[in-house]
Amino acid sequence: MDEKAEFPKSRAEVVSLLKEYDITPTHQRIKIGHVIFSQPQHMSAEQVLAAVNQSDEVSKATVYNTLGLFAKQGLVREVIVDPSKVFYDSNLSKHHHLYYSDTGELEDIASEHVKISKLPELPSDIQIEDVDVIIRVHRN
Amino acid sequence: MDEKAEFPKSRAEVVSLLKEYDITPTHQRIKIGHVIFSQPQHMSAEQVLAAVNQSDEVSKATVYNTLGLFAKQGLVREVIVDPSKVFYDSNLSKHHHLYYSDTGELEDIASEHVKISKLPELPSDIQIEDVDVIIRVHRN
DNA sequence: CTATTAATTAGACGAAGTCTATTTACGTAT
DNA sequence: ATACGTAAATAGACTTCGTCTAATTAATAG
Repeated sequence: MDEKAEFPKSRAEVVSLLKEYDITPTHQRIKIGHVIFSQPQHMSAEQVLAAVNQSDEVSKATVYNTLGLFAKQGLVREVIVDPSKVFYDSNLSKHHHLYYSDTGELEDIASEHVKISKLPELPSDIQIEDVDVIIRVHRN
Repeated sequence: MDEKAEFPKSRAEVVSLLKEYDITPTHQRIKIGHVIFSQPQHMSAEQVLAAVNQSDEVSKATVYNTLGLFAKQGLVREVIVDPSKVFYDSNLSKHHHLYYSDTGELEDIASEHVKISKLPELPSDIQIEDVDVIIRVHRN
């Protein structure tokens, strides 16, 4: 989680990234990985589907399954800020988000710019998955 | 926004709460207000629709319009934590959220239990609407 | 090669929310 | 009160995002 991953350009780099996260590298997964890991970015499943299908075809179900799997394995992060769709964030480093509610834009905020100095105590049978900080803004 | 509102039980109390927030108190809005302000709680639009329609009928469109209006006027807060639906939070005091990703439960965290000691500097033409802190957890 | 399991697929389906065109209620002036 | 103009509510079609199912294809182990 605190590992600084490279942004792989080549097919081989994507393959080894998948393997690192215990994901069997199939043709479709490599393709999807190649799209989202080409740079740190936020994409919705629909955007991934559209991007991937510019060349050959990957089914809708596979795109959704694959992004869900990537998220489960910690390879991407689901960002829930827009009520109408989930964003998948390929930036693996710890960070927070700035959301422009007027335009739907989503930006990263490096974690050193936000400091949470106090969190509530939780019962011991509860595991924290994530602490999301979302700064919702709009332009004047 | 920092006003500690009562949780109105009577129709008259709901009416004056609506007026305070510049909302024309119609029959349907009062009904919806009565449901969500009976106690501090999180409800989805569908839940509000179901609750309201146990007695007489309010249309789906009106429930969605009304909750949207309430949110716009600052009378309720939209909580976006579950990718499948928006929650409307009738707790008007400043607070954060604890979300159980396994069950979908949503709990309030009083703002004194979370301290954000640093926020990024933002361009002057940008207005902060809200800083949401969501602690995503699951049980063992 | 064969069996077993994992992954992919098309397309039907579902849920949440939006939109449109019409009707109803409401406020104000007469 | 009545008439007029605007705001609100309505039914139901529609859209979008996402899930599910049942069948096919690919991968892997023996």
